Amino acid sequence: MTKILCIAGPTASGKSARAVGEALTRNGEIISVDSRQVYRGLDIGTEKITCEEMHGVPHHLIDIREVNEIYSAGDFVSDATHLIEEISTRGKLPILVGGTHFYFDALLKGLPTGADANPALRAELEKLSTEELYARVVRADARRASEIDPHNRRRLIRALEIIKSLGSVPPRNLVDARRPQLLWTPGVHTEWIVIDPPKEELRTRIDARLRKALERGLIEEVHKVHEKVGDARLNELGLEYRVIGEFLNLEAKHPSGCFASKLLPALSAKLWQYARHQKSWLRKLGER
RNA sequence: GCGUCGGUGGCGGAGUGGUCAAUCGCACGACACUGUAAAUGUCGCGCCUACGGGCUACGUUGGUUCGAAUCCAACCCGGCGCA
Repeated sequence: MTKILCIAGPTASGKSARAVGEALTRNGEIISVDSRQVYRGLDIGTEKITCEEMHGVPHHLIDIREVNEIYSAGDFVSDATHLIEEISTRGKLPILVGGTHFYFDALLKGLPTGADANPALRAELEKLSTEELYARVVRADARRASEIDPHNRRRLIRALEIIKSLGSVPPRNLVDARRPQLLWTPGVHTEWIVIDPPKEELRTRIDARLRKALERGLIEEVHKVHEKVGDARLNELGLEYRVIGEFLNLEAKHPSGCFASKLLPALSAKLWQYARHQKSWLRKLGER
């Protein structure tokens, strides 16, 4: 019987330290569930755990891609699935920790297989108007169209991508008949640790952490990433990378402008939004 | 003190006689999301509401007008220039 431990919680809730603690007492290895820590060079902004903080516990799925490469939920599901199996057969406990709750969902519920990302198709669809994209989804798969927000281009494009390979988007509960949802398989036992601090406490922690990150050279890190990948990709990385990227661009244009005083509040606000988003996922986790 | 520009919602900032509770952005709140998920999208955001509407708002006071955030006057406050 395979056992896994899942640790979920919003940003700055102390997941990483808790995970190391659990790993040390329960003979575990850690699988990071974080869509940004997979990239090399995003260290301070993603609050990546340091070597010392790992206390010798092996950490997987950190620093496995370059920033200009794409890592997706699909990649995560297959990587994590293999790792769980491999760690288990070595007699150790796989511990999944992270804030990318969608990755937990993908692992729990499965994703449609046989519909890999198709960059060429995406680029082509990107040229179409949103109305046209929606019309195409309606034509090809009315059921799926009824679930998607007609304004959400990203979801529409992905739906068309799946339709192109599979003919239609599989209904959610039978997303992948060939690969039963891993965590609902009778042979797999999942234990959850949810860390969900109250609002005031979390806000305080987020701000304290941000100040430290700035002291540790966060702006310099963003600057380096920006030089490497440019504006579009930097925006896509989100949060600190996006906010500081905009700040650096403004500074370059108006060197005299005093944007520095506005930086911390802007960062704090964005991280708080992110944390709220994560908290709402945790609410739903309880309902399952 | 004189001159000048300006004072609009939590903030930034439109509007410059009617259809303005006031474009838009941010913040805030709620929500959706089946391979970019730290992304992407939707809704709400003066007060009250039996959801049809109703009420009080654009520094203050007064005036012009059928009608003013928008025009006029005085005053208060802020920036700048001259003294």
